[in-house]
Amino acid sequence: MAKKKSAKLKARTPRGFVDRGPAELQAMEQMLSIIKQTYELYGFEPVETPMFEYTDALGKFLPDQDRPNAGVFSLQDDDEQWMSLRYDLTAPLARHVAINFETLPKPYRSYRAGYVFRNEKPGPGRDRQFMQFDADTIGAPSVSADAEICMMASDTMERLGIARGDYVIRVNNRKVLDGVMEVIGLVGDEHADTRLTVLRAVDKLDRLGIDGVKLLLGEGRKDASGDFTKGAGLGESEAEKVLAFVEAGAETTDQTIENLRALIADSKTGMEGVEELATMAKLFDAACYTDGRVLIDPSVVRGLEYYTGPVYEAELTFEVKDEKGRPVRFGSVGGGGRYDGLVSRFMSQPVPSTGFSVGVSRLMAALTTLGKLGQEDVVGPVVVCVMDKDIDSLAHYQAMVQDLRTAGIRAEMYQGNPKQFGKQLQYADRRNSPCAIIQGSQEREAGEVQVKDLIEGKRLSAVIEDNKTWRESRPAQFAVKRNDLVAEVKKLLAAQDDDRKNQSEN
RNA sequence: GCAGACGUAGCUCAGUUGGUUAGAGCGUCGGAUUGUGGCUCCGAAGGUCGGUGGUUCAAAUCCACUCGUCUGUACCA
Repeated sequence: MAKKKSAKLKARTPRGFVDRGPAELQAMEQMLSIIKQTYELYGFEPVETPMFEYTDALGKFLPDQDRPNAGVFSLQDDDEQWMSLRYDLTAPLARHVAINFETLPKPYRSYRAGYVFRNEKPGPGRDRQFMQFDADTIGAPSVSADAEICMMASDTMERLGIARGDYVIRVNNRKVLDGVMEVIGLVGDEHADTRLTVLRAVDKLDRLGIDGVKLLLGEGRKDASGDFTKGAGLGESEAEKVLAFVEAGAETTDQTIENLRALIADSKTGMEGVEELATMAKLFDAACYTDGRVLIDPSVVRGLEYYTGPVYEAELTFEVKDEKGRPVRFGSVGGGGRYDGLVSRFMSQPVPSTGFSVGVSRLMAALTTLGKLGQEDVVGPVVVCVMDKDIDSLAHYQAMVQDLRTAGIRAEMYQGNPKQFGKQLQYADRRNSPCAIIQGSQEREAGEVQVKDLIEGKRLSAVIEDNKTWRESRPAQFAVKRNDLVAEVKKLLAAQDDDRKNQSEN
């Protein structure tokens, strides 16, 4: 007997994967629609690519025998080729462009939203499946394309309801970072590991502060749990140079650029990067985006793998408290940069490209906390209650539903067990229905129906205490002629809609 | 990946030194009420105490391993 129980399946989602309910989906739709409008306004057009790609097309090495799924979800097709779930939207786009290079207009501006998958440790606010919304310009060599995308990123934030000053688009250039490496003598393949360690240290500035970065540039750092992270092992003067560079961000963009010029004068690549930043800064200025929206910030690192020029990051700068009252920073909610080598992996010619990706899932969490999203309830359908179960009556109820639907009003006939009438109203209440339609034999004979305003009724329930009064007074309920049903429901819905608007304004 | 903390009902948690049939609140379902949501009252269902192995006359409790969750850290296209 007891054995039987253990056979019952435990209902669960794979770790790092979640289900999404109507409220969340409604909020996400709303967000995606705003981002899409912004991107289209800038002239971008949609394209969709599959969730699966051949693993080599994603820029990953073939999976090892031992750990075929490190980082990505991979599987072997029946012809033994490795394929993987996409882990971003950029690599698949590069593949798409390479296939359709002849027919696509260049520069090619495209956008797409979709779920991406990462096979790594999940955490709160960090699932293994999440949505990104990308925009890319392919075949545009000038940094004016990068500048445009930064400005579009800024516009997107504001259209989503994030106030100016609550976010910033921070911009840097990979060539500048390379220049710094050159200046401190970290050139050539033999120093590749050290360069990586230095960049990672710089990337941690906002979390560990300048002192933490200093430790990581030198011997290493011990964290709160006693775990030790090995540092880059730079000498005193090298570390100082890197730190000076990280702190080169100044009050004005012009000053920042001047600081960088002074620090990197010895590096040709570095100076190229600084000049690109200067060009972008001029463009931002001309379009008036330098009022705190877009900022030149030398500490931005971003993806170490494929960026070749400007890199940018959208960051939320405000703090909110979590349930336990601790301050939480949302930090980066999107980023991108120039990847001149990504398409040309498939081709024999260079294809300069730049793009930006919004982390929709993370941004949504932030907007919800801000109260900019997901505040309004999902409004349910009008529920036509079933009082009599005979065929003729059912036909009448069905006709009411049909009339409402024809008028564009979301409606349904109660399809559960109609035995207990109370259950039907309980159901309508749970669906957050605006109203229920009731017609028993009495009403039918009079050619009427009862319209019960469930929203108003809920309000009235606060002042009624005993059940008897509550039932008999039939709060917020009124009779209308059957022929006026659609018009009356319409009126009620409009009134409720106004109420909601007024409330959200207060 | 590394380190630490924690795993008892759908959820939040009690559970004494190892000792009879493992409890509560909330939620769910049913009823009071076969023509009215909320409130109230009554009742019921729901647990191999994360899993496996061990110590013991006896394990939710002690030990080992394992899986999972959380926190920090590393990685992050």
